Amino acid sequence: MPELPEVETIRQDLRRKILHKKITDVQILHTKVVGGKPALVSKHLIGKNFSEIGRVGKLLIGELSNDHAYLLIHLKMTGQLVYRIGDKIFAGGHSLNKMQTELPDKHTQVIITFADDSKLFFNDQRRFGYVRIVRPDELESIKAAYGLEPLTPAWTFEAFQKQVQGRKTLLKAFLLNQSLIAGIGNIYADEIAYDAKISPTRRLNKLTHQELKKIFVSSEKILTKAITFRGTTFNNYVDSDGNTGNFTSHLKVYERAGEHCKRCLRATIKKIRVAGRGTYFCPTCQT
DNA sequence: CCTTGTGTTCTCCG
DNA sequence: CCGGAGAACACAAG
Repeated sequence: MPELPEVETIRQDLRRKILHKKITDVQILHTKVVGGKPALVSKHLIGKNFSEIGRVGKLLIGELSNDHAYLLIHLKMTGQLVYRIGDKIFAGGHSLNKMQTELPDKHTQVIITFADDSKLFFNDQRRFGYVRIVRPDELESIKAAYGLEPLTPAWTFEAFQKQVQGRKTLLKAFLLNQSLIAGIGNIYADEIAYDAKISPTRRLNKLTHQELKKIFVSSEKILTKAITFRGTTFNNYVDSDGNTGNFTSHLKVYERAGEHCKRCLRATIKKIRVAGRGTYFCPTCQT
């Protein structure tokens, strides 16, 4: 499940790898992921290059050179973006890294080829993700629907408080709500609540000022640390090199039901359903 | 049946 | 009767 740290890892890596490289070919193997508009995507990409790669929440935004259009990529649950410079690096009898597979494979949806013959593969096992072209005005309305972006200059406790103000929803639902806070998904919502020592079922209007501050600080801390470790691989997230994330072993509660709490060392981590999602927490530490 | 991210729909309340 | 909030539901595919 690529969330903010995973998408940000991909964004930073891709900036270094494909920025300003001329796109020479686009292959769309399954039209569903491009909303049934393969010709539109190809038309806007071929002959252009990415002049910048941005992100809002979990959404990647490719800015196209000499074109008033953007390429949006959403990975949803099982999407991957893997960049390959070709088979040359594997020449001389070296075998492929075990985490890597030959590409394209049966999950490859789109292949973008650059002038140096390198390729960007958009793979998606479940095909929930998408690739689409939008105009600047469409991009603006899409961006406007997202809430406060963590780790940006706008990310201040005052701005955070404003998002909470007047709300009575559950902490978990708040953290997952992209129109309030951008980029947090099921894994990091649980890790943040655990770090802040607050139950995911608490209502926002019942939180003290101190507790709210803890949630703000923990959000920044967990997301920053997860980016440093290049994200979490639970199901099938890989970075643009095809490597898994290193934050997985640092998870304290997610997918750890039945294990002893790493902090209080007494209780076991429980799994419940909150806001329709599987939710992990320590019933002793988190109140 | 389950999984999560997101978009839609419904209900409630003031 | 309305607007907004929140929750419930729907959908994707394996």
